[in-house]
Amino acid sequence: MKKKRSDCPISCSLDVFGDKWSLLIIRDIMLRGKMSYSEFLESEEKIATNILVNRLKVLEEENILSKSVSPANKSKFIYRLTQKGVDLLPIVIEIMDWGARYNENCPRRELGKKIQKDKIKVIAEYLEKLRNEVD
Amino acid sequence: MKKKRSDCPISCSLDVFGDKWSLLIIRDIMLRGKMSYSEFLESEEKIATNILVNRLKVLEEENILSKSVSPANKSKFIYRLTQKGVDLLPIVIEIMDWGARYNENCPRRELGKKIQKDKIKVIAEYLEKLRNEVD
DNA sequence: CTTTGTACTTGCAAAATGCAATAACAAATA
DNA sequence: TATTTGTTATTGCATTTTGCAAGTACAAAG
Repeated sequence: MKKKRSDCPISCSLDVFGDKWSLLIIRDIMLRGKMSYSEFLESEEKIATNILVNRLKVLEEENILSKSVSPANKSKFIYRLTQKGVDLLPIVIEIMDWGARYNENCPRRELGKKIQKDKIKVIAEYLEKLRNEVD
Repeated sequence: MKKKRSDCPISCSLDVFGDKWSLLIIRDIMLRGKMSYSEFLESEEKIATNILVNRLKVLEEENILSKSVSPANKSKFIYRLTQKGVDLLPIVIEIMDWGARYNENCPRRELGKKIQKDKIKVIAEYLEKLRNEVD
């Protein structure tokens, strides 16, 4: 872990995932059920391979993701959220809510509206889904 | 505004404030009542002047901050949150909550515990405080 | 024993950041 | 008027991070 800029909890958090890519990987695992390197590469934002490797490494070091060998394919790794990673869900949901509110052309506007109507329920639903997958 | 990587609301949001500094400026205004360039410079994370100028400019362009001349000092500018900026409060609170939960030595642990006990109330309190200041 | 899929590495150019010095300009002071 | 102070912003340059293209390593499948 690189040195912290301060002990402020917001600053500490941004030291870990304050970049343009980390939370997109989290999103892929959390909301889209992705689990592997190649699935992350497919996402529409087109992350570069060196950045992806680096972010997966940092997120694993920070104990936000766990990495294990796929039972189905021994040359494949599976990335899962730890509890610390699952706890990022409210942040991701709030960011999605804000983004949906202030962006036209958002393909997930329905989910955005659902969130605005009952955020706590949406979070609870995803948490339930994730509960069985946590490492 | 730079080009968006995708129409995903999370990606769009990160295009705007997905860096290590923007949300710290928002924090200073939102939670610490700071309003001016020199106050932002004083924060413990020690943002560089060129980064600060650039982030204030971007946040103003994105209509998250408004910039006006100080009535008390005509050579001073005052930065305030717009409604779009105030709407970032839940994100900031969730990030603070997560950061406080997973970091020792956090000087605002009391606030962290208060958030965990009654997040909605904390958000409502800050919203009330900010309501009168919005531009 | 060649092909495919998966994860990762390398090299290089471009962009962002960190740091130090300095400028522009209004207000306050001498 | 001249000088100093406070505030905001700019510039130059070194360092770091990112984007992009190509290539490597290695296990599984055919």
